[in-house]
Amino acid sequence: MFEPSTPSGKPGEAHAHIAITPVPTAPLSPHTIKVACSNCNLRELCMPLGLSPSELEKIDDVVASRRKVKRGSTLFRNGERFTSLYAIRTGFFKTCVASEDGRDQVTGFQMAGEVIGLDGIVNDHHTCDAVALEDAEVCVMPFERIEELSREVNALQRHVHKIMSREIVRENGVMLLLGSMRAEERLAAFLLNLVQRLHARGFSQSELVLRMTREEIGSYLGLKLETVSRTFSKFVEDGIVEVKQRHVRILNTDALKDIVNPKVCN
Amino acid sequence: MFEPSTPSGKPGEAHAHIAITPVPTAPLSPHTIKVACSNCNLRELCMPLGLSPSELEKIDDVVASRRKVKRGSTLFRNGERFTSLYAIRTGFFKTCVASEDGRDQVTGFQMAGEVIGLDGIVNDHHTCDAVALEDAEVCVMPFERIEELSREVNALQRHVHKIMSREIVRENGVMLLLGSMRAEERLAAFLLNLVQRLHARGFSQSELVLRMTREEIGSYLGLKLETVSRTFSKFVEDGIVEVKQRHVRILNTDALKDIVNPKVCN
DNA sequence: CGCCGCATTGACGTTCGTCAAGTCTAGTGG
DNA sequence: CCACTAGACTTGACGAACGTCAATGCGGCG
Repeated sequence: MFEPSTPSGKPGEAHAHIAITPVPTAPLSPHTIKVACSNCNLRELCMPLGLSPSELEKIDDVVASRRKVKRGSTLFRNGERFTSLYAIRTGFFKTCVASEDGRDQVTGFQMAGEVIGLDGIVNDHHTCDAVALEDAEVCVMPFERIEELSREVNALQRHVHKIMSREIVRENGVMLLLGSMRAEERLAAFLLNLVQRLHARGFSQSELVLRMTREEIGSYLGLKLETVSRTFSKFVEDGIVEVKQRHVRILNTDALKDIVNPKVCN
Repeated sequence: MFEPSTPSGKPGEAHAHIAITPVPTAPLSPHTIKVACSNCNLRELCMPLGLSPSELEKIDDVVASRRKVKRGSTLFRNGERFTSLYAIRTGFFKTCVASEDGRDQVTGFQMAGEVIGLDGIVNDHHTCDAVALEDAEVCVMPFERIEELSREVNALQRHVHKIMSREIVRENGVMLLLGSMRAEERLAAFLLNLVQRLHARGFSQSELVLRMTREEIGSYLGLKLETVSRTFSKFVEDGIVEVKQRHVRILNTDALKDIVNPKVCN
């Protein structure tokens, strides 16, 4: 489909790191650098394909700046005013919502090339938190500019619609998972989804490093951290995966798929 | 906020019916009639507010036709080609996704003024079924036209974005519910949500008729139908609601709210 | 009037949550 | 370089919540 430029090459020794080694030069303005999409290697992921050169030039204006987010800190928070969407350049995020009485729920994990902040459009305020699970950098795309440009560039308009629709469909899938699957099925589906997205970014099909804790996985999957841990152990016993803390190697992808979608017979 | 024109009036005797009595005249073309938004009483719900007269005129072109959907039949199905969004005029729908092995999950219940079909945009094909739970009528809005018009009418563009964002936020809420709430909390949240949306359409704050079976409620809430039934019975015992089959009267809204969001102290 | 789908209720089983103890690892500072 | 510590993870025992299975009741529609 498309050629990954940065990663790939030597899997095994180098684990699936999304983070690019941080540039040591200190930015003058706090966390903002000026750049362009047209020669960004993630363009295929966050921007529409098949643009004409003139359109490509316009598209560059979508990104107002970049912003670095340190591990553990938030890109935006529930209640904050919504101004921009963010395309992830490097790093890994979680988004989570909270109920009034303090419970919270991880609603997604996002990686390079994915866009976050869509929740803020309805009410001009964000309704969830976006937290960096490792040092990250995002492209800040003021939504006003996106709307403006997508009136001129049809492909961009279409693209924005698709991104939002994709998020809706993804959440439908999570609802299916939360509503009707058992612990093993949930974790299997989770691993397959993660590794598939990483693979699309040039990483291994069988090896991954979890950027989140068991508790965060559990929150996403509607399970307690102990259940996540036990289920990992079960998979290890069954020879389906190897797990060493956050390093996971999938030994039998078919078995995982079979857990998610049990075939009754044939 | 806005004046409901059709319902309201005499609650109690007339239960919360969304359906308008069907027009007896048989349509010539199968289920399609030609109409305009500009004088539709649901405009405030599915269209942007504060349009200029000239914009209003343009907006009328968004709706290509209307379509009647009989109770139990589908408006669209998983796998079908996506062409249009649908604004519900009358009736009540459920949307549901299915996993390959046959399990299915209700992802939402939609009523008059709400828009369905957003899932189809990403892949040009629908990824869920939309089933009418009572005889219904929808406005067919070809997505190409929507995109075209929203390039000209900024308010429409913004509106489309908001509708999609709203759906994302709604699903975030459902994920919180499915991931972290217990049966009573889920059902309480469900009832409050339904009655609130009905109230916004001019119906009673305390009385409603469920258009769906216990099984469908259960699917939506990630519970089995027996659990839904038992939880209803529990609420009745506690004097929080009256239930007679699908007729529900809420006796103590605060108690329901308290179940959803337990206050520890003060 | 009788049938069928939907709903209720009870008894029992399974899965997952809770609580608690103990282990491992990465990061820190001496 | 190593010991120490805090946070993350694992594992076990037990219990609660919900699912499963089955019997029965009810109401709407033909």
